[in-house]
Amino acid sequence: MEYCSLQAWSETDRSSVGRVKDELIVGRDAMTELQVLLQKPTGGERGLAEVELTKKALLSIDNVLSILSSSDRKVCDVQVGSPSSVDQKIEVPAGGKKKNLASKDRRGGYKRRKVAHTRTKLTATQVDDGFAWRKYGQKEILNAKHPRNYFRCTHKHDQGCQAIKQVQITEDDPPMYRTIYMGHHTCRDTLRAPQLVSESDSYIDDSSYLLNFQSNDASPTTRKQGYGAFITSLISSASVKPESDLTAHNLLRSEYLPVQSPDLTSFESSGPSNVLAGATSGSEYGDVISSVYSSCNTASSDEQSLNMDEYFFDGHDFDDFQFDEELH
DNA sequence: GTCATTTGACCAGT
DNA sequence: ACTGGTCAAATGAC
Repeated sequence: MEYCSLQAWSETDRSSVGRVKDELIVGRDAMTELQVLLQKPTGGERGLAEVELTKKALLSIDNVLSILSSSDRKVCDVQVGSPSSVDQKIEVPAGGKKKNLASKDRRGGYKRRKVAHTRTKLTATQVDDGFAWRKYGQKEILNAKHPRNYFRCTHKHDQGCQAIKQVQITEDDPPMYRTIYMGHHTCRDTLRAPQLVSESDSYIDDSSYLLNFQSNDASPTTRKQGYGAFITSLISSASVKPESDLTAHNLLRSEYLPVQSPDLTSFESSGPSNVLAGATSGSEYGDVISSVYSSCNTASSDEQSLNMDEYFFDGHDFDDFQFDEELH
């Protein structure tokens, strides 16, 4: 049974934090440039520069997520040793069959994963999200009518994909399915186009970077609206169905960006509330990156959490988002 | 035979 | 001590 020294993990973590910092510096600089650019009059080569800077910032975010995902994977791959209590255990179940747990059964010999990147959604039906899932457990939950079902990515073993999800019926009439996604798909399925969910699906609860664009017309100008409206503008510039729920991460990936620059001019002049929203959107995103960077920079211990969900939106009173509680 | 699901057990975290 | 997340043998479906 393999054990891993704490010292080794600390070194790994430090290395990851350093790379995360580097990437965030790049992203922050790009967004700072973008912010300056947005304050200039439109025209000329501004449009192309906007796209390039946006791509640059997004690439850095992608890289950060990638680093963090691989860090998660390393930790999760370490299944710490089996306890001595099961070493010689032999059980005789009711059926009479003898169950030898002495050498094969290593149930429970695992390290519970630190949850990062949780996204929750409520749907009327069990949605096919396009990924291959394999059920690995079911649990009766206290004070809940229905059991919770546990799924992992089918490619956990062949590709080391660490994505998991939990599905539970939370209401009976009408039945509502609460699905909590944890971790990112690192399997090849990740490369497929994101599934556009049916319009009949109601996203009541979003978290992390899962966005609901349907309520983007809120009247007061808020930070939330600035960010959401900015993204909506990008969507309308790209050929992506605007009502669809997409992750901001996916949305902002370069493949969804338009070949032509998003028309921020028309976006900014589309209404009083959007003027401010458009004007602040660039710096908004830059602030987020700066926030992550400064958090990394002030990390005082190796246990510093790098939960990007928290960093991205924690403290932002977004009406469109409902964030997950930290899972225990 | 292969792969997915079911289910009881184990144990980490609180 | 209790809850809930994960494991893996048993079982089922194809």
